[in-house]
Amino acid sequence: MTETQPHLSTTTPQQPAVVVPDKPALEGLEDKWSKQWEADQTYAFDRSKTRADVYAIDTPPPTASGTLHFGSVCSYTQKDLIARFQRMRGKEVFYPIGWDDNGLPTERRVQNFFGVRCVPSVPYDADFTPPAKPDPKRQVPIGRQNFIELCERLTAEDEVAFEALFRQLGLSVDWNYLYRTIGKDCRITSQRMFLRNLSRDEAYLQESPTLWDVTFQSAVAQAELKAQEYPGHYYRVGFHGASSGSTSERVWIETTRPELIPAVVALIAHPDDERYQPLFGTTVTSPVFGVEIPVLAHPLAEKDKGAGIAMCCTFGDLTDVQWWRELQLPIRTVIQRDGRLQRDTPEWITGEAATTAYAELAGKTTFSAREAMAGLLREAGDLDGDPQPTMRMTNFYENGDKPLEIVSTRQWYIRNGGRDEKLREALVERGDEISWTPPYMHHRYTNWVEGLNGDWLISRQRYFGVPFPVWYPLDADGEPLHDQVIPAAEDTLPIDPSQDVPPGYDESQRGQPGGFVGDPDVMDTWATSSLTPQIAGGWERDPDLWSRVYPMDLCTQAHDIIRTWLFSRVVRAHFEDGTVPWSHAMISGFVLDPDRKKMSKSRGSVSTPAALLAQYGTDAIRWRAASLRPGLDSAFDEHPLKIGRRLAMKVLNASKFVLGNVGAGAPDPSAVTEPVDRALIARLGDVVERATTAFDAYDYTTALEVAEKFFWEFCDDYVELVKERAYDEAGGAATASARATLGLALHVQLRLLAPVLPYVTEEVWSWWQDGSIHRTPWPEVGELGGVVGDPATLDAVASALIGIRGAKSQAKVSMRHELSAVQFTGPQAALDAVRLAEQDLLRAGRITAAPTYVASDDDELSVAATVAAT
RNA sequence: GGGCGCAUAGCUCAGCUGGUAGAGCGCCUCCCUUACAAGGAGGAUGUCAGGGGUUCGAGUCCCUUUGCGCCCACCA
Repeated sequence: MTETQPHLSTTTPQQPAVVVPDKPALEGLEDKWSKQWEADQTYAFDRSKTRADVYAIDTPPPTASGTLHFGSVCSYTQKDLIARFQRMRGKEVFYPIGWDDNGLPTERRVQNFFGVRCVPSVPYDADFTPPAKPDPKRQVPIGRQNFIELCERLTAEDEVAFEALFRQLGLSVDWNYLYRTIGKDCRITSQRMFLRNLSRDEAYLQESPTLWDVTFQSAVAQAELKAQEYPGHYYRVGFHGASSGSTSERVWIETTRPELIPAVVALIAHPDDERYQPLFGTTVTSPVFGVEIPVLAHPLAEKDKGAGIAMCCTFGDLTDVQWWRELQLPIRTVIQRDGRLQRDTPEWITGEAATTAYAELAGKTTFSAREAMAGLLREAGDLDGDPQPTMRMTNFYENGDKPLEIVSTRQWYIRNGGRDEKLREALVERGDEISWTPPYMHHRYTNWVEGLNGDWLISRQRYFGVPFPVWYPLDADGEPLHDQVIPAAEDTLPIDPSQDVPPGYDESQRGQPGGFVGDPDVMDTWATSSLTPQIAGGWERDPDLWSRVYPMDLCTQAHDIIRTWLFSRVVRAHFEDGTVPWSHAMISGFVLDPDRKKMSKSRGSVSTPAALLAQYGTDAIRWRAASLRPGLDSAFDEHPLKIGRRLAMKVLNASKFVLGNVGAGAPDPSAVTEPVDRALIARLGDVVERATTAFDAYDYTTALEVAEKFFWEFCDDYVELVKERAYDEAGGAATASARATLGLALHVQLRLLAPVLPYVTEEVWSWWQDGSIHRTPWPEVGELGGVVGDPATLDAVASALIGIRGAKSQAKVSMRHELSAVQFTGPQAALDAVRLAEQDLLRAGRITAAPTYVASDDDELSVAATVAAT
């Protein structure tokens, strides 16, 4: 259907022809417009703009190996609302995105998907093909290079699917800047920043007790811990008073981990604990093994916990680590990296009986060793009573299901204030420089930083990640000299120390005495993703781009990764640039299961985003996302998606009506002459102001609410009221006023809704305007041409119209039914307002006789009407 | 144990600097009106968690109790 604009006046600006479809539909809009936006490069970043004109956004790179759930969809949409608003406000928005594809999640997915596991000692097989049917019980061991190739292959496939989903979501990111955290640029950036940190002593290598996941056989950082309840038993165990040599004097302790008795280095009680004061400074011997250990005092021991005296083992928990460090105890390690007790009898366990006893534990898992140890204790008479069941809080790796062990290993750390009060304070202050939405999320940052108790452990004993760009010289015995790190030169990056050769050496010296060896570890994913501003912004790679986008404006993410992603980026920027990486942080909430539990994929109750997008359409999903306030968790509910869809549909239908049927005029304020029309435009001005203020304050929820409420009133009341006048070809200026108002109001409203509903607003825009609505300026009050009207007029007229409809509804007649008499009763001001719109009301209400007006003291206008006889 | 947040209509929530309680959904009734029946119109619905205080006036400010949630600490 094609219509040309009616000619309104000679001053009306020329407009393109209006082309409105007969039956507008949501289906197909996503496909149509995402292709168009790509073809037109609608969201491409114009890098000729300088920093002041740029609005730069740092977006979390999703793990492409994972499944995207509905909460992430909402969270990404919320960032996009801000991006679209800022773009329309005239900022050149720098909005890149990337995939976080290195690291453990990918490795795990590859293991399960292909049925393989990485065993570095297996040689490379160029012809390797993964098993046709992966058997999770019998994973095929493959070499590191084969494993990495499978990781590359699978992430590439996953990312294609992810990109399609993100494009369908209508995110206005610039896909030209897409990065992958395992990609070359990311590896260079990550290695370069590590080398900078190393050169400034912000990164260091240290052997120390480390939280260790026995399943993944890798170190784990403090930020990746989760505390969980874990069932166990209290074992009451007797230590023997050694000084007297008598077996009758025993010190009873309670422990949940008797298998660590071979690793015991001291018994510790509180200095004020009178029960144990006489023992301080004496020694006891451990049951079964007879190892002599001191009894010491330390304030961290609690009198009322267990027996009030604890055994300190290296290492059972973090308290042990502290005691070990502060009391300068020896290390007696028995737990190996695979979580089993070491096979060889430890050197401090001597004597035939002790050695024989230890053999019962050797090579066993902690669980089995615990059982065995309980048996040994019982035989020795050093176990008092039956073990008492208990639930204890234990640290787990956030992706693991076995309790973490503490193993002494050599690891790379980046200083984060956990061991340096000055640095900690400086980083807390960085948090103060950021403005937070919602503001209380600032506390989480501060609490986390203030509670740090160690530096940031960044090395992982894994394979698919960014390698450390360093080597170590080997001494004459072939042992690495870890204190003589050989760093790579920045201009040689990226490097893989297992393939590349350090300066001054050649490949033949690899692994040879007097030669060199590469660092075997990779960096944790966070060590790379903590550099997303640098990666996306072209730090040291594209200084011109960097100068235009950094420091960035906005960081957006959910509250769970304040302690990891947000904090780690602050650390990196603090060291390198002495600044915060962005000025504002907008923190989104979670979408929980309908029963308010954390959404879990395993439960299968969660509809996939792809299915929801297909069923309701992107705009409906986005509407839902826009109604969720920053920081607040919400329960998943499918119903609001229907409401969102209805709004999207309404935009299409109302626009079709206004543009196609009624024949809205050009958005020309000077043609708006009728009082009701002027009242509408005046109110619209208020709406524009409020929506803009809200959006400027990152309050997209209020911005939407304000615009949406106006839109429904516009449709239900204003359009209904004036459509007869607008139809009236003989109406002259009154008709022109209605048409101009409809056009102007639609022109503004589409733009107010554009950030939330990018597809329908773009569709409607294309019916009558040139170019993309998303590159059109955000509405301003100024463009309403200084139309002065009294919004109260609109309220009075609307309540008159609602009264008329109410009368018909009560009389149970159709809205088309005629009224033979109408009386308006109410305050004089309202009556005056209604009179101004009398002709509109008569026509809209199908009132056949002139109404009567009765002034009263009532607060509100009421309507009495007589239904015409049929 | 420390920190933060929440508690308003059956449900989900809005109520900014204190001035006689709001929206959407759901519910009830009606209407197939030529933009829209995956619509539209109309209607009912509340001791604002409990207790105290400040005030002419408190959902809003202060104190307190209770309940819920999140983050951190708690591993003998």
